[in-house]
Amino acid sequence: MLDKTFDAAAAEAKYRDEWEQSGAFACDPASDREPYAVMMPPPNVTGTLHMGHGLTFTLQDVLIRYYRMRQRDVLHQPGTDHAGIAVQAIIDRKLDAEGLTKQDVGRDEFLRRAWEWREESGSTITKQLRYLGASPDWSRERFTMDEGLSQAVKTTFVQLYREGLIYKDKRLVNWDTKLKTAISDLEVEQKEIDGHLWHFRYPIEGEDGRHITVATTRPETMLGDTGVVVHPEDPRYQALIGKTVNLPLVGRLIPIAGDDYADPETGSGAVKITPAHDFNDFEVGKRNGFEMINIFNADGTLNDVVPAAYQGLDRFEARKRVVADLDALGLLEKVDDHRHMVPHGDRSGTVIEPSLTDQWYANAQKLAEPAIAAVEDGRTKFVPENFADNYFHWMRNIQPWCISRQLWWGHQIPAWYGPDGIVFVAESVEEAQAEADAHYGSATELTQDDDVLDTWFSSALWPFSTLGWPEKTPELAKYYPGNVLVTGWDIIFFWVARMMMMGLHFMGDVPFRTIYIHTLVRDQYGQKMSKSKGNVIDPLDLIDKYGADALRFTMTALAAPGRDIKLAESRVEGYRNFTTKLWNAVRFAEMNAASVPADFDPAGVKLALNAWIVTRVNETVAAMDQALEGYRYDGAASALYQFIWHEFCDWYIELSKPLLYDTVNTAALAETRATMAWALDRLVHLAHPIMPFVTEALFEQFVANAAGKGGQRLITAPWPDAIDLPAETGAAVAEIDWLIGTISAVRTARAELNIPAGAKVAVHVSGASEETLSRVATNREQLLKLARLESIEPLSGDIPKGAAQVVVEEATFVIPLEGLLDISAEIDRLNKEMGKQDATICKLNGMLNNENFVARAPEDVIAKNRAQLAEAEQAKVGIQAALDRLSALG
RNA sequence: GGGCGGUUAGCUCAGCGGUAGAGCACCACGUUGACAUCGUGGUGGCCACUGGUUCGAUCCCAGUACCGCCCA
Repeated sequence: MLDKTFDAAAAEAKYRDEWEQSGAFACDPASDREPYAVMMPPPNVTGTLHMGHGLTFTLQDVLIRYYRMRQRDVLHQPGTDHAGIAVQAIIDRKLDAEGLTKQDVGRDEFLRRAWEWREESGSTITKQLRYLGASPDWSRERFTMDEGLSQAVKTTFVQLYREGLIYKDKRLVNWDTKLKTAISDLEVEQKEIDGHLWHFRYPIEGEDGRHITVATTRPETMLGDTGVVVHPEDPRYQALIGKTVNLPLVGRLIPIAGDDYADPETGSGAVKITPAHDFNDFEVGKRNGFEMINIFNADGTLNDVVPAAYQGLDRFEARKRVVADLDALGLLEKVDDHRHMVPHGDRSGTVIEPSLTDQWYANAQKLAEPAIAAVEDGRTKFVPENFADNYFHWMRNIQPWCISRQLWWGHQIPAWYGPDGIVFVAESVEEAQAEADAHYGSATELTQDDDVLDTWFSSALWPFSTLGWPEKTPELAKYYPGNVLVTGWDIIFFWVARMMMMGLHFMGDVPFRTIYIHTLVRDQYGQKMSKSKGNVIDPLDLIDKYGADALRFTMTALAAPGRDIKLAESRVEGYRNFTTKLWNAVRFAEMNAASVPADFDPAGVKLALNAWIVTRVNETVAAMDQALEGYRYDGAASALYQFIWHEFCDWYIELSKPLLYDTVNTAALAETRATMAWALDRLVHLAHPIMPFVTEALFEQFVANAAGKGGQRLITAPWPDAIDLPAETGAAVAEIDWLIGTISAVRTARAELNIPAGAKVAVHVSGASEETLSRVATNREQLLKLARLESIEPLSGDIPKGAAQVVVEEATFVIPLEGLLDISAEIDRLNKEMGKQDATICKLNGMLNNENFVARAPEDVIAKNRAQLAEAEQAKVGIQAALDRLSALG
């Protein structure tokens, strides 16, 4: 006997191990089944499960489990990325705690410690994914710094270098002074800051007392100024073009040039130019041939090209000093408050310093061309489609991708330098050495480039590097391209775009056919979850409290395309209740000995109720298939919820009770036990992709045996197919729809007339057709039980006075109340009914009397409206008759 | 400033040409032989606004207002 409620924690612990150990998660490259492949976006190895993971991995696992049940050869490829900056920061902190720096211990020891950390702590997130019920092929778990994936990085780097698509260049990069590395544009966050606009007077050389006023938000950069520009047509300054400024504090003579970049409307109209420390100034400087002077060290302190008084100062300290010193010289004209955007490192949070350094770049523009074309011609489709526009917009305006990082943890760049700085790029030091020796004509010592590659470089190879590339493996042949990538819009550029580029370049085909983009999980008020706001909901807490199935159902139900998900805990609670409901439905079946005989044919059931539920199962299968094939997770969840709760539990179980409790009519009893067990078997199959734990537990503890499938596991069981039903089923469905409508109508009348819930009333049927009388007879027990009736008989004689009258189609159900009837309440109730019918009739008449409507609307719409009108008019006649009888009474 | 999206019941959201839907919340009644993590019934909407297309618009088109997000 099933327990009274579902013990989620116990089932989760049991099945997540049993499934994995049974091999259910594993793909089978040798099978001839059609593959279904999904590459898991590798979580950061330092990560812990947050709600975004909860969403994305639930959605992936729903698809994975669905297609696994459809008997596809499923590969959900798991793994983690090495998170260069994050791991480096962790090891740095640990060293710091020991009073050491990485320079003290050296690169080898640093890497040893990083690997040690990864062995000890790197599996936190993958353990947590198991708690969520994710079912990837863990036996194929990969890490971006595995040997194989590292080889893939070397191979791609060398090939791209030889093709001229990777090159070294000196450009401005976003320099993180805290992490002391370059970062990509995407890792920079623009934040609006309340700052100031300082106006400085720069003396004109050789013209005593004349000066030009420039405005800046960053005074300290003036130490690196190498020019001033004004708009060429600005009458205030035209005469100054070609003259020279004597840069205060520094004493450098710098030119004044005319350039459109200066906006006469902004500030003073004259702009100081620091080409080595500002992206705009860099372009202006290049156009005007200004010098590029780097004034910062890697940590953001001033270097030794600035006057001695400022050397070694931190950039913010330097700002104060420069302002004070200029003020002291009488060169500070004014200071305005100024709100402006300041770039910050998304990892370090520190202000980014644009800096002129040597870095490696990938020619993203060239790589993007085939990636744009692949989405244009539909080889890869975005769902929802409009995300393709974001993708195009970004790809068409793509900048060179800075791929080098000044870190130790990561893939060290496979480039070696000779003593004269000549670079040899090769997959191994031996190969590079051979090239170098040939070049120099003698054995020459080489040093490898210190830098490593951006973590996203290796992640970009994930769809094929995880399958064994550059080897030509069977996995690669079978699972590339993948069917779908499921991910959030926030990494379309970081990752999706780059996988598209690399996949097309190295594999000659897109990495996946469909990109399903989901949104972000926010709190119930629509606020982004953040530690500082204190509104973070931990998915593991929710799993503890409500079970993984409830969390998964919530994520699935809320995953409507294109909308952010606002998560309220009450939703999770509601879906926990749903798992309990399902549990108890099976428990009811068990108590009533539901069981499918070997020769049971669901298409051959005799009782209308059983034919009805078979039909509804069929329809639910179709609804689920349609929803899941179209990535309408919300549709799949609501079809399931509606069916299980409001059809199977509310009606099928309730209507089945008289049949199950009647031990005389053994044929009906047997058929109902069989159909109930059959339907529950279908139903746990349908629910499994979304709610794997409760369904597997129910299957093992009751349903499998009841359905003659003992010993099988649901996770790998075949997904239900729709079955062909005979034509008579339509009549059975109409009968049960009528039965439900009649019971509901009586219940409504009872409630509105305040007939006590416990009171059983006698009912007489008046004006009923033969069909209705027959339906009443067939379903007598159901009507008595669910409408709480004492009896139901055809009316003999006149309708008694003081009776409530419930009109259903042509028939009136009369409830004699012998003076207990609140006549005015009954009149109100009937008038309300009448009002509804009148409104319908009025609206339908309006349409049907409109010549244009009748002439132009489709036939089926007209026919439907006519039928509805006839129905409403019939009901109105019944209601009017009932009202007449009551007013005769009054 | 450029681009994208949204505005439907108190809240969160489906619907996207043919009489307005769900879940939650709320109100009333109720322990009826699965379930109080429950049952029954009910209240609640000029589908943001203004025009247009159409026999018919929450749905399509144009504009307005407000709210998000991304990029400068």
